[in-house]
Amino acid sequence: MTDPARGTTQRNGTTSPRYGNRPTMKDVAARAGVGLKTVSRVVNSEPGVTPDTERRVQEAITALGFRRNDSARILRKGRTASVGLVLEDLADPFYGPLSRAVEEVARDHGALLINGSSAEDPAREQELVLALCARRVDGLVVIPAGDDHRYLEPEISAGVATVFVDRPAGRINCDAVLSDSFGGARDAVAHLIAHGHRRIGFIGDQPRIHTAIERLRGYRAAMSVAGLPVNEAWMSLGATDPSRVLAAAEAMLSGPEPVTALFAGNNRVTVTAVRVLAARPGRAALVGFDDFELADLLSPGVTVVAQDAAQLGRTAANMLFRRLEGADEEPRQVVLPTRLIARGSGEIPPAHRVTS
Amino acid sequence: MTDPARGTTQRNGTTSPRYGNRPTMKDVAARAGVGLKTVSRVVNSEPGVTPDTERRVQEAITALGFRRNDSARILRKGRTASVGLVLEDLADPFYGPLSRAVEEVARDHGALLINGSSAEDPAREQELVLALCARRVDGLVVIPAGDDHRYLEPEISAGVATVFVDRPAGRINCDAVLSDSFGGARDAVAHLIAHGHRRIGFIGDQPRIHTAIERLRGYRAAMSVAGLPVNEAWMSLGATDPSRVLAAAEAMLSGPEPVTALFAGNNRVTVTAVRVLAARPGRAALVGFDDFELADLLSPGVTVVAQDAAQLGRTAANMLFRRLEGADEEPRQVVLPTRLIARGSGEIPPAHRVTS
DNA sequence: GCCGAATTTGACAACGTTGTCTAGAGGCTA
DNA sequence: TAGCCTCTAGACAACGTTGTCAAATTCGGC
Repeated sequence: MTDPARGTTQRNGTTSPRYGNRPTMKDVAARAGVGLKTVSRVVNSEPGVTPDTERRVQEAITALGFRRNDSARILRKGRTASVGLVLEDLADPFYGPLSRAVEEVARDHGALLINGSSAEDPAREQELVLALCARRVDGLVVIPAGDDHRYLEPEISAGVATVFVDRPAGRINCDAVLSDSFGGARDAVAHLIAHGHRRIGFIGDQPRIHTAIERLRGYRAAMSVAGLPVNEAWMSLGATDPSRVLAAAEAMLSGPEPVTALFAGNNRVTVTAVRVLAARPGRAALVGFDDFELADLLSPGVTVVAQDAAQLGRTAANMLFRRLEGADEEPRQVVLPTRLIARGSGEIPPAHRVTS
Repeated sequence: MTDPARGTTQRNGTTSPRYGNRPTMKDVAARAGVGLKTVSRVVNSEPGVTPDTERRVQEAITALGFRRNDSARILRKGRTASVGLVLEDLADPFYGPLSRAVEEVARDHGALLINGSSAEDPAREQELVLALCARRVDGLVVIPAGDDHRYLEPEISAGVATVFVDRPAGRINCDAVLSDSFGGARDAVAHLIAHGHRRIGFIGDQPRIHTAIERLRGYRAAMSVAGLPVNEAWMSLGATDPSRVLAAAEAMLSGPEPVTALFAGNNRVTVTAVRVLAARPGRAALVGFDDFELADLLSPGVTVVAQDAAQLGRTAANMLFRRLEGADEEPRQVVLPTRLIARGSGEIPPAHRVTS
């Protein structure tokens, strides 16, 4: 009924697998009437094989449908030619370009990318990272969810090159590539202040997350520089799911001292904020962290602090491969600048708000 | 200067790598004063080890910082517990959720995901797929760029489970999960016709791509059912970069027989079309294939034919693992329905256009 | 037609793990 | 105490590849 070649019968009676009975170099060698090592030489285009022998081997390879088993090769050579990427959520539009950029650099170095989403859960991050280490990836790019990475110490000192992105490593000294969250946030809030706002709300990510804290610092710094007081009710850090953000925004916009402008701490917050503001009479101003597609086509266009996700990924991957090629410097932190893109939503003056 | 443990000195004088001198089970066994197999048993929580022995082994593992080398394990067991995902571009918002869904299902089955972008290049697709096969991934999820997949035949009959997504395999019989492109396109165009449009333009992807052809077929079917003639100048298939789409849209909107509505063949085309229409006086109607974030907040809201990318990925991954668990059925094609979401841009009547 | 050098070729071990199989140690029954 | 059975433990081979090294072959120059 089924093809006998696909069965699991073994030559030697053991329960070893043979990967669904795929042909090996040994099989190719037998068929071509040459030695095992000669097949290896042909497969790897090593010199020292006569054209005639090479032809016979090639024929046997084609006839049997042989493909080299890279698992065995990896075991023997000790390099996996693969890098691991652990991020928060592949479905988030911020991480798509970042991921793609890492992949491109890896490809340039002949490496494949193994991918995993931590779902912002530190335990899952650790589980993923260690699974990748067990596979002996050559290097790791990590967008951390947790804030304690001491579990990585033995791996790093065993030679797994590691670069953190978007957020620094916790409690270990390690390469990192970050965006200038503090500066970007300060610019965003200064922009709102320049347009006349005095009561400004900040809705950010969970305080466990480094970028959330940095952006909060930037917010406070801008307010402080302008000599403006800050009300605790104007700051809200927490999960960025729509319901939480919606509640936070509503509270700020309708409290006893309602804010006249919002600063949104990341792209998901911004999107929800846009919805909240669109549903309300009398527009409040808005600046968001992270650019997003079509931000310019909304009315008003959404003013944002843009960071270059692809550049973040590219920089990190390049640092990784420099280490893999033997660079033995001290761990570095690279901070990439952000850019304020004014599109209108940040320029709405406070006078426009309705008094309830 | 550097830590001697990280050097490449070998015990036996060969050039073998030892993964940066990481400890192996042999080292653990020596330190714990037990046999190799006993360490293996402890690491894999196999029964038949006394608590005392187990403790000694665990201590040695901790002391040496041992972590099992999965490359060797994979070689021995013949299962890699990893699946490959080849898609067009990880940075495209359509593929993010799809990718994430595949990852989640893989995770439920204890497998990791190896990811690659083909950049819509058939040669690169093949290169990636074969690289994944060489690593002996257990299964493959492929969003094909090419239209001839005979190169996969030896791999599939060697036991690599394979499922195509979004577009069917070319010239081989293989599992596939698709969206109902034909039906969705027909509904979209019927929607425009129902709102009074008679001259409707279609801008789609390259004709090499299956979904582009299907959506064109749906467009033609809807026009035909309504008894409407179709002008060749109203159909444009090609690359979906903004410049090409912009040119095509401008041509259709300003020719001798200008269209009064556009049907955009995928999310990238839709975004560009929104820009073109926003920049023009006298709004033409628009329906797009694929939903996108904030489509409802544009004015007018963009009417779309939505497909569920995550569901596409989930379904494909489930089919894959069913095969891996031994299901030995004929290859199947699953077609998932699409859903028309009316938001306003499709309901603009043709009377609104300006006559030039 | 013979020597030495250069070239081609293959036997063998090793990479780090797991499956099989057998040797002991210990406990139980008669 | 002998005989049997159970349980723990380790020796060994194998997974499919590549590095080393030595054997076999070819070739040029005389």
